[in-house]
Amino acid sequence: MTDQKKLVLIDGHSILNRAFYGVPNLSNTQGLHTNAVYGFLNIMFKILEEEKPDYLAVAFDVHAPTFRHQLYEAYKGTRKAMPEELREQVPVMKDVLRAMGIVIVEQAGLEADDILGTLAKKAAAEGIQVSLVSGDRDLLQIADKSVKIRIPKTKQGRTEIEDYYPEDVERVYQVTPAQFIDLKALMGDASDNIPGVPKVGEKTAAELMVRYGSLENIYAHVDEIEKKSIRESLIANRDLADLSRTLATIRTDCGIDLDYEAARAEGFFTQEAYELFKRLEFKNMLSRFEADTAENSGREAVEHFQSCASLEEFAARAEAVENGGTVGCFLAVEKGRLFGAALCSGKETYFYPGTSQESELKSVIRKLSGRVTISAFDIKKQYDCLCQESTDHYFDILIAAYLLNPLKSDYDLETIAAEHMGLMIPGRAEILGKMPFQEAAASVPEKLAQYCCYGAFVAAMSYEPLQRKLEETGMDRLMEEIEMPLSLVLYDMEKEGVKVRREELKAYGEALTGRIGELESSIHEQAGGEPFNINSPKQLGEVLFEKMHLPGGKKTKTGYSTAADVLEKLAGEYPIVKDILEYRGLTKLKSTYADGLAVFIGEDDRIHTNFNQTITATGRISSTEPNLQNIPMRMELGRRIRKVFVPREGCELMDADYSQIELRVLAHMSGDEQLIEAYRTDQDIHRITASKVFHTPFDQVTALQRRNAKAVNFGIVYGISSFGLSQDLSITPKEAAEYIEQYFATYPKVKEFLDGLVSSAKEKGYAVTMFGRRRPIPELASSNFMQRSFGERVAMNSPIQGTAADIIKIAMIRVWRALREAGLKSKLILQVHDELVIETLLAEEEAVRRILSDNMKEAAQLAVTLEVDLHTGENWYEAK
DNA sequence: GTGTTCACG
DNA sequence: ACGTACGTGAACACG
Repeated sequence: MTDQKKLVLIDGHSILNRAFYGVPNLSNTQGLHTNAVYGFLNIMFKILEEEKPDYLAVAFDVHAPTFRHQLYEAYKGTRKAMPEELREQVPVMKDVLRAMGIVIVEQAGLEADDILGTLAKKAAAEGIQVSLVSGDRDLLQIADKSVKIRIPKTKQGRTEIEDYYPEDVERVYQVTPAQFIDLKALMGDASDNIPGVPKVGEKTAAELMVRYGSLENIYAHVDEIEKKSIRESLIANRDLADLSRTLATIRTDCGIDLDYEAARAEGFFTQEAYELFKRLEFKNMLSRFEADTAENSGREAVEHFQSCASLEEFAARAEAVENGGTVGCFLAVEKGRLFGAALCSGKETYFYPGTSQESELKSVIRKLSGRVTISAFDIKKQYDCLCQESTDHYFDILIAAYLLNPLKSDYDLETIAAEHMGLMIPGRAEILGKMPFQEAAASVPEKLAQYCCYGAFVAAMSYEPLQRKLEETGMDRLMEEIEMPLSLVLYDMEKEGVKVRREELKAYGEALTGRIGELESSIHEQAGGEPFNINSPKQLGEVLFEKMHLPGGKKTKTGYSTAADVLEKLAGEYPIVKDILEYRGLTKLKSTYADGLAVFIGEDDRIHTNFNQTITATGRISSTEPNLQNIPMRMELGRRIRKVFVPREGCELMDADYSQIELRVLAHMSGDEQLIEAYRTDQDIHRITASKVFHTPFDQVTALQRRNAKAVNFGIVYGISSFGLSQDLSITPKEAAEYIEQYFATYPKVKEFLDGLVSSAKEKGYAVTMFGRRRPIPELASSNFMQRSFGERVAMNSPIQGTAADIIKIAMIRVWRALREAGLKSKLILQVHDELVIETLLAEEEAVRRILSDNMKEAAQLAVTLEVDLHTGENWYEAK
């Protein structure tokens, strides 16, 4: 064992640049881009963990042009500009490093490469092991037996690091690190602004170097080079080669020194860095600070939580909360059972286990309702134990966090605590691991108590900041009047479920199996007899496009596209493709629907889906386990699955859906008289649009014209682009652009409105619905055309889709309340974005029809009426 | 875990 | 020059 010291040197700009392009689309709630800083830190932490170095320093270029820049600019004029999103992160990155006490080395007139080269050579000379981290292969010339070059690659979110010692450089490039300079000079490097010799690429450069060993020697023997074009280019560009060599050479004699004492790799997790990480919202990095920060004031209230010895004690504490106050409440509900309850008044947090006296515990909690405001996390899971009279004094911090930023994928307790309270707490995974509540209650009750208390504490303490932020963003009424009441409606719908005929579903699946088998053999036979997995896009692509040489080359990154739209073009000519499409359709029905749904049928013969209120970016509801919002409809065979969804005994299904709610919302929000008038006549909107757009009398509109008009109507709602429309209609983008132009000429205010949505969203950073729901659109600030265009389409679509979502949510709440207030037993059971399903008692049919239809139509007062199509039936197929 | 495909609105 | 329509969730293959 030696006590050889280790030094890690990081090429600041290069790694930041790598991280910027490797980490997509990350910004904090203030709209500051953070992806590069985040990616940099990830790479740095990974290396620190791997190497555990004694010293660490990061080198940056300074803005002043250096000698080599000037050389280059003389050659080509100007350097490539850094995107604004990256530029703004450079000072942030430096702040983070400073806050972590990491030495930044930079000096006017020196490039980072030269600093790194110099420091690495010096350290190596002093017997220090050096790891030089850069995204730039230029540094490979510095590689040495004690200088390892490390090049990180971000692949699909994971960071892999390639390490280069001299022998690795030789293996990969067939040249020594010293020869690497000449290699670079020959082949050039676009990313590093080294021109190289024209016509000499990676291959030629390597060959020449292997043969002659150096640039100088190549020119000494330039006449021997067989390839005429290469020989002439070399001769003609001798100056360029020399310039490139100068550009490619990293200096190792800059006379710059590293202060090793300051560069000690320790004490990174300072208070200051913690604050900065919080501001940047690097939540999963905050855990690194845990041991180091004793901050977190106010934690005592939860860390000294009390497990009550008796239910009486728990009840007494609950009763002591004064009227009109707020309590945080966390109920460990699982499979309809309560395993523990924690309450937090702000001053104290207390817990009582639920297993022994579950119902008594519930009644203690219920007594709080109406008397105090109950703040909870994911209240829908807790309604079992709460009074369901009204949601007026309930506040769900999960929903609030979602409204404030609907783009995030999860909103766990610890994230809300970090983001809205500036508090670090351990999460469920840390306290309970993967243990269910039931198991925790039995085996580690103190940990369950701890977790519940954290939950109650966060619910209590985040209430005020969340409520304040909702008021500041004008979403407090959306929260109180729509989302909170809706959470109770969704709870009730989930609890009710929908009845499914198990046997019929099974029979349906078995009917599919026979035909699937036939198709499978047929396809394999047509493909030459070799069996292969038709469901593997990879294998299928190889069989169709390589083995059978069907036309229609590559499309996806991983290989051939075998998507339906590609195959459909071939189906007419190749019977195998037709069979594949049928096979795909049938296996989809079988696995996702026939078999997939069966596992969710409960002992009550009903499916209880999960309606999620905090998933979508636009405000829609989503459905999972199983998804009942994508049951087949468009094709007859798939549609038949709906026959297994039935009402309970003595009931029928009543289904009502809005007629073109999004286009009606568009008509209202844009105020376009033509579009509004079109809806006043209450006729086929696509036909009217076709008539107006194509200047054709209403009753002479052709089927094609109507189809095109319909596609444009859809396109408008999605945030129209000529490219997208052309794809949909299989026409040229030019033709599509003409349709769009005609459409806007017909409905001029629609264009004004959509343009206004984009400019407003660009200015504000978010899109907003009629009811004040916001969706941030960070992509609008992107300098990348693709991302920005996406942002523009989102800016057009979100207010329309979101307003429609708001409206049906209002309808759901009103329908649900009206049923309850009328004392009816019929129940709302499903929502499919523009459609509601009620399991209706036969005796209540007329009353329910009235309630459903009226409340849906009157959910919002728009410039056009909201129309509803309503049907009843003995199953969902018939009712729709 | 990610990518592809396809079901719905 | 870029290369997509908007919003979801589930199954499957594959590394």
